[in-house]
Amino acid sequence: MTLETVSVPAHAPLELEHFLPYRLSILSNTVSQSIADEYQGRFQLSMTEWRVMTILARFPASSATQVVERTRMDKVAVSRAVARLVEAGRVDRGTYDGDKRRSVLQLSEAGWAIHDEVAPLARAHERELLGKLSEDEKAWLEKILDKLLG
Amino acid sequence: MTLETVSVPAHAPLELEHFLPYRLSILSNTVSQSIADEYQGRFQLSMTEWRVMTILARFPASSATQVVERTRMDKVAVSRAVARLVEAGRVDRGTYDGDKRRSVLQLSEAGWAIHDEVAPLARAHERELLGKLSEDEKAWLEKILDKLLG
DNA sequence: ACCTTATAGTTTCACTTGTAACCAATTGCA
DNA sequence: TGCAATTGGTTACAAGTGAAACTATAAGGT
Repeated sequence: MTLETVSVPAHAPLELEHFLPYRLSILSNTVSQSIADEYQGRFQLSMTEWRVMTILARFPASSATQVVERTRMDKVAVSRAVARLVEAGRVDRGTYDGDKRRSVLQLSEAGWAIHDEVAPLARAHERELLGKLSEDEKAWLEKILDKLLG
Repeated sequence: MTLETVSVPAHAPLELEHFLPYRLSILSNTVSQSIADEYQGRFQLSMTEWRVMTILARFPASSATQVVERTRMDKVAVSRAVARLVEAGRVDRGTYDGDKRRSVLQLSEAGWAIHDEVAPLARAHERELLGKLSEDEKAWLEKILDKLLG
């Protein structure tokens, strides 16, 4: 063994394509974007707005803060999304009796109409994605996500 | 059955917390952000820049286009990340002989130094995440991601 | 009651991002 | 050879984003 062969520490480059956080990021972006592409053009609806709408569909009369908690989105992002939705007549904003700071948000008639068109479309995308997996794999994925999101 | 109980189509709200695209998005953002938080403050390094660096570590002398292909990132994003990296003296940019449009990108000494600090840190995060899973689950996750990304 | 602190939500500002237009070098082919 | 189409990469502009400051209301303690 010669002296030169020793002592140069090898760099150990990350293999992005096998790096879990990276793969998750690619997958997530691809999936969310492909859904968003459908409703953005058709309904002038951003992903943030859509997420707010899904929360208001499930939990009607939520306050903005509750939407933030349930979407894990930024407070400012929610505020702006709500403003645009109200502006567009898709969400009605009221004030909570007993705390005038608090808003009471509801999907309007028009909001529900859009919701009822977009929701099946989103579900179809999910089904398509899950269609790539066997029953076993779907079950494992469920369990794995539960643990990771724990 | 009375007339009223018929014909009002129930809204079927998406349950975000069981909706795969949404869960992937939360997981991915949480994970990537927690890694990024560490190197952003410490090295003034954005996630895009870090991704470019990992590619240049694995495939030295790549062109910008090759980086784009390998990261699946946007062409403009890469261009800007590279510009900042060059500016900061972390990447050396040369020109390809035989096609003067094409760049030849390499980590500089300083770039390697940062790489060698950040890479283990990123790996540690990945290990921590995977630590939540059993051996079985890890194996399934691998396979599932292969299929979904395939 | 008074004053401090906390909470709901919005606005501002600086920065990032994506789309489209762009420039320059290269290729294809009439 | 000459000129349209392609490719590598950057720039410009508009839209989106987050951190911090701000307004208004409410709660808590003295």
